[in-house]
Amino acid sequence: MRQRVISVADEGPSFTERVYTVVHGIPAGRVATYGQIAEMAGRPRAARQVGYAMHRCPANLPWHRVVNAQGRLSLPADSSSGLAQRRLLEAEGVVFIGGRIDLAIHGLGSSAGD
DNA sequence: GACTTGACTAGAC
DNA sequence: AGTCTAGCCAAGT
Repeated sequence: MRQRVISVADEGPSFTERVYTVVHGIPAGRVATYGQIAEMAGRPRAARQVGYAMHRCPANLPWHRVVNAQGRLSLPADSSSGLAQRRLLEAEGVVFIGGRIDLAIHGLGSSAGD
């Protein structure tokens, strides 16, 4: 019977949990898109779920390094979190051009910025 | 187990 | 460049 004995070890960390690990692995001064993170977490199409995971905003998680594919913050610019995110990114050396981030510079894999 | 929701993305208009 | 639609996936109810 392939009834798969349910065990905690078999369950493993949920996708969201893995997202936290990936996001936490983003070096300062760089940003990653939801799709990028989703892909690193093992679900290339679960970009939405990444945002959902960020919504939880767990402590010690550099959620501010997560931006959308356009290099812009997905949070409302007038929200406290939105302002905080931009402030944190600028504090890490991220440059905002026209209100958006150049993923070609700060995106993962980019040597620039180091 | 089906329905709803959401910090997404890419394509079309 | 801005807006709308469709596809996507996981978590919560």
